[in-house]
Amino acid sequence: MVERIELRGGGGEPVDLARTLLSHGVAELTPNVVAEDGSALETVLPGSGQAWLVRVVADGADGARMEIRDGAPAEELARAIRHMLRLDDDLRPFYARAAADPELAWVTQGAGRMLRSPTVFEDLVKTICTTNCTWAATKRMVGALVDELGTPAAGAPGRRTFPSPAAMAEAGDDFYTGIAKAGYRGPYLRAIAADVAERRLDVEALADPALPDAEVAERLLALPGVGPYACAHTMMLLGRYGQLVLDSWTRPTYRRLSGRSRVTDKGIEKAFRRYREYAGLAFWLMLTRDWVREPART
DNA sequence: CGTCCAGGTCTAC
DNA sequence: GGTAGACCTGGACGC
Repeated sequence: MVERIELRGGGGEPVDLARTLLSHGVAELTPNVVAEDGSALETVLPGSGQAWLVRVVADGADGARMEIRDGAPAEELARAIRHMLRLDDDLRPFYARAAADPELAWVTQGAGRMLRSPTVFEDLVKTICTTNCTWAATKRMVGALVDELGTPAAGAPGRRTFPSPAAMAEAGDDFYTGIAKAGYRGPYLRAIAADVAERRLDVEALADPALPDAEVAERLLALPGVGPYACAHTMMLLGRYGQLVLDSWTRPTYRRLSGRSRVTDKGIEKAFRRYREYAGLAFWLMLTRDWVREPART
């Protein structure tokens, strides 16, 4: 079964599928599988009480087609894919500012949509799994969460969803220590999962646009395992771009690109202050411009 | 072998 | 409020 997805932003602005699928590292963690050139995404999503393998493939300049198994809840899955691609966001205010910046004018062709997970919970857990470890360790931890605790997709052996909070809450030390090898993060992850499963904690509420950024940041920082880096990263995936993600990759990468030998965090923040609520997005895009090959200019 | 550190965070000063 | 030291893990290094 095939469903067409119109690639237009909330304000009718263009959407670059490859730039979206390759927008950040967490986007390519399981259950997502992203084609190397960003032309396709495969993932496993819950729908009507089951799990489904979903494939999204570029189809023309401003569209994509969603391929799903016959009998799958097409409307529900398409809604989830649009949410992941952040098609409801209106990036025109950001593009208006970027257009005036020679360094960033290129983004107005459809960059700037950070692929998000179906749930805030998933983005939060994945972000915690990126802290203080190598990328190989992040992939191992998230891979174990999906392979061991996710819901199997109908008719797609070996493919599973990202686990529910309840499934993560019920997993024992043997899983977190022995299989995921999450180390000291294990108790953090299980505590957050248990609080969400028991409804003591509502992380999905952080997506509510009515909440001020400061309030969201405060709630995130209160979670175990979430410090300044994880907070800024999660907020970027929440579409709150005011903070810069400053870590051991972004700092040296910015230093290299800017050509300045010594740059402080405050200095970087100052350089992007004119982007105000989009400062973090502008910073991230500048650092990741070469993640996608640019189309030949005519 | 030990030491360092990777897209940090927590606790205790 | 700012800073040191510990922390799971595993791969890259130096000795």
